[in-house]
Amino acid sequence: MKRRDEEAHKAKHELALQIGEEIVTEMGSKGLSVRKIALAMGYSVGTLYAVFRNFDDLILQLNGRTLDKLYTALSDAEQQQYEQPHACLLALSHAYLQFAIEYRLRWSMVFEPRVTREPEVPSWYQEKVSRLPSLFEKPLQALMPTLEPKAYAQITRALWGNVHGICILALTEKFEDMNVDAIKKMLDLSVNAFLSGLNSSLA
Amino acid sequence: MKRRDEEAHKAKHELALQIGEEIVTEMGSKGLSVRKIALAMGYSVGTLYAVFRNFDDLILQLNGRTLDKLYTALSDAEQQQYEQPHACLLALSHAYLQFAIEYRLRWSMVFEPRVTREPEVPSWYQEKVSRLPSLFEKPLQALMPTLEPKAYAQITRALWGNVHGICILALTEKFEDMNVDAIKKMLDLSVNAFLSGLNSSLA
DNA sequence: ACCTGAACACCGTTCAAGT
DNA sequence: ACCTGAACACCGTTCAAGT
Repeated sequence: MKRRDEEAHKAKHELALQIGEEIVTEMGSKGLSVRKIALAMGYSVGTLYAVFRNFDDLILQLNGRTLDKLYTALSDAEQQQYEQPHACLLALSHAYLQFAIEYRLRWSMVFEPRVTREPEVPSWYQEKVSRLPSLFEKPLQALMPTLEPKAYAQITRALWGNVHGICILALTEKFEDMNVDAIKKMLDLSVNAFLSGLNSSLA
Repeated sequence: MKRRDEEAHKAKHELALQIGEEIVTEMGSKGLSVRKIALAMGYSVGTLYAVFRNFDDLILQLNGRTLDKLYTALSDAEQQQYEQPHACLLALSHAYLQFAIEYRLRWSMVFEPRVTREPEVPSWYQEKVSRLPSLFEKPLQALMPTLEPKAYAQITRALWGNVHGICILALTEKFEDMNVDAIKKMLDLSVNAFLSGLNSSLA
């Protein structure tokens, strides 16, 4: 029952995820397969089931890493503008779009609908998701200090939704004739209007 | 080369799409397969390749029908509120969310990332997509009549992005502890803030 | 303890062969 | 003209058998 070599197991786990990321980056979630990863690692199929419970688990772990990477990218953006709350929120939005473009297929996989056997998302995963909107919360509080505490969570998520929606429609080519510059302008328009609208209706 | 019975061909096409819709509704895009549809129709696999060019074509046609249905739902909502532009935009947003909830898996399939062999979306399909934001355009013009013509397209898409983003984050369970009512409130907050923010920054 | 690889039940796609 | 169904190259998942 017990594992003999914990190090080796971790190394396999890491390698599998790295190869998985490469496959998703090149061919999207549809191109991903347990067999391909096993082959690239030099193991047989069965071995991967000692590393992942099943395919859904593998996808969840890959998505977890993408969420970590996204969180880091957003954190970096936030810290560069932490003194000016409005600029900070714009910087967060830009970083979100930037990440979606740069890691398009990995980012998309995170937001594909889940139709798995387990109805519940594991808590370690939900935690990685919830960290994202919470990054918007601090600058929002600085910008509008007089709101009720529970209002921030709602506004923060609404703002995340705005940013996310524009990114996903842009990346799935639902807008006609759109280059990166036009998307950025739309994003700014949206975030600026949202923030100024909040001020005028809540202040 | 020519088809002998155009009627029969159309009937097969229609039946295949109907069965496809049922499968997607129950099991999502991952549960969809050419073989399942063929079996349910009482034909062999090969026959479906006389009806669809390939699997991507089948998905595109299913998505086309979902987009038509969504367009109809939004049109109905618009016509019930066509006299009050602001209420109309809210009604459109509600209808969008309502549709996303009611036809969750079909709606999701439309916005999954495309990784197909054809790099281009066919024009009949792009047309069905573009009709969606254009529904928001009329009430927006009524609400803010003094803008430059090309500004409406941008604002309309940004608004669509806002609504869409909240819907997709809610449906993929990216918000914690969210019921339909809380989502509706968030949607209203977002749309109201956006519209009032536009007024104050452009008027 | 760890890994293999055959086995099973599925896929999309093609195409010679039947009617 | 239309349809079949075997064939091919893939899937996820399991598990007896080897080391």
